[in-house]
Amino acid sequence: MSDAAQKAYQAIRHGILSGDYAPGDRLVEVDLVTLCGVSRTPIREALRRLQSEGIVDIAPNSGATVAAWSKQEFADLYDVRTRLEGMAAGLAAERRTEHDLNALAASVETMAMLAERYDAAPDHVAIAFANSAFHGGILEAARSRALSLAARQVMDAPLMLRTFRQYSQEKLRNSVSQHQEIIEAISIGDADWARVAMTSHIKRGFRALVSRPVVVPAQWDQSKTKTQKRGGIP
Amino acid sequence: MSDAAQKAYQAIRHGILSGDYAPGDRLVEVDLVTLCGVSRTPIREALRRLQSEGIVDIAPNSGATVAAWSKQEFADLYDVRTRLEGMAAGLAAERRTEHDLNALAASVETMAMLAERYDAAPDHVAIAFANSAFHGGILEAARSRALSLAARQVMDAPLMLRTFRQYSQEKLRNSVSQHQEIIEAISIGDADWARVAMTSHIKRGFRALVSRPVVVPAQWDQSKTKTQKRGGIP
DNA sequence: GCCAGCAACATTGTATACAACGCCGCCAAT
DNA sequence: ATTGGCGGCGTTGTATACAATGTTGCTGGC
Repeated sequence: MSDAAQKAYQAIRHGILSGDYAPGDRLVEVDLVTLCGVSRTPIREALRRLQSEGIVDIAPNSGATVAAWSKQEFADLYDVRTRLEGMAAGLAAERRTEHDLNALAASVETMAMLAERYDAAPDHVAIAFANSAFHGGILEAARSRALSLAARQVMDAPLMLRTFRQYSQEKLRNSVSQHQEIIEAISIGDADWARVAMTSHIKRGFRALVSRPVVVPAQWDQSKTKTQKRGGIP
Repeated sequence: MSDAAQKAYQAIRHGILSGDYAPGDRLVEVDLVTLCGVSRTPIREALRRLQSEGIVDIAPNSGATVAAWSKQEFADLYDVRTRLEGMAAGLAAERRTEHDLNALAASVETMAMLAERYDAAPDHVAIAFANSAFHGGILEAARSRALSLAARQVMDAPLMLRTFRQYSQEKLRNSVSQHQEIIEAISIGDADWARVAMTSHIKRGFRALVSRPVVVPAQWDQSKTKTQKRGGIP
């Protein structure tokens, strides 16, 4: 993607991940024009991409909305994610280059720093991005085109829950430590260790998600899903 | 996708799957206008979608080409595909409805008919489509949004090899029989059986692919990949 | 003769204008 | 009061014109 489309993609994605747009909200193309500063054409392209990443729903002739995943759908997603990222970690252990290892180390250090600063100045968005960088780095190190295509579809949707917003410093430190374990497994080329460490890491994340009933977002309650009006006279 | 975009998508996809466009060939947007009968806008949309399905490569500011998968990349793809479709079959066994079973049965019957007619009038394209319908039906019966998103990225690329073109009637019949086994497992709700039957089915397909060295397509030989000229004066 | 720089062109990327679609609310007929 | 059709409007879908980009082949200096 190039320039304007990229700009639109990032702006919309940021708007959703930061919570400016809530699940179910309509994403009207002309409104996004003012938000992104580009015309409708690249915005449409960005929306299609976000759709394929599970962050946006598009209904033909009816427009885009922020995707609303049910609890069950999220559970299924984590199942898929566990397998795919487990595979990725295993492959990465066999195929990674020095360059990959450096990139992974960098993302973990960033996250460690953010974790230490957490009580003073928590930056949830930066944490989410560093986390994305780590998981994306594993995927890249795996050097499998198919795996990249498939995994990308399930890696971003969980970010919509803004999990990190409810993390404690301790949980963050744990997460960093798990990342370090995975990197170590990959760096010594132990595919099996890498796979199970990653699997465990993701399962932990999911568990943290569902074991906090107070945080269960509104959109998980399907009955309350707001059906927004559109068109007509105000 | 709607109307024109859909039309463009199908036309381009058909052009690639039928062999009119070979891996590595450039897909110039204005040329596709005459092929599809729609303007560039929906064509661009179709190309992006085909990219996400692994059938087309898009380089920014440089255009689209028919994707060329290396032997290794294909092996990786089948690995991913095996896991995802295995999962899908397992889930389908637990979640399928009567309607799903009917649709699956229909696709298998179509394929069986095509297999019987094979020696008289082999219709490779129809076979490929019936096969796609079967695998897509399993995915739908699994009712997992994430699985659908992820699996769709790896299901179509193998069609580019036009495997069925080299199938014998016997192999086709075998394939049909495997499909029937999978349906039976799903219909009685045996998730484990469904999973392993599907896994085995796909692995067989891959084996059939790589054990025929004579068929190894030109694009697997990376050194020979033609770098087409573009622009300039003829 | 060879390489760097330049200019023209093919092609993609973006903006915008126009067409098509579907929803909503009103109104009339039952 | 309910329901069916109808018109208007918001929004998406498509076409096309224009801008930007990169590649190609030429040209001039060394």
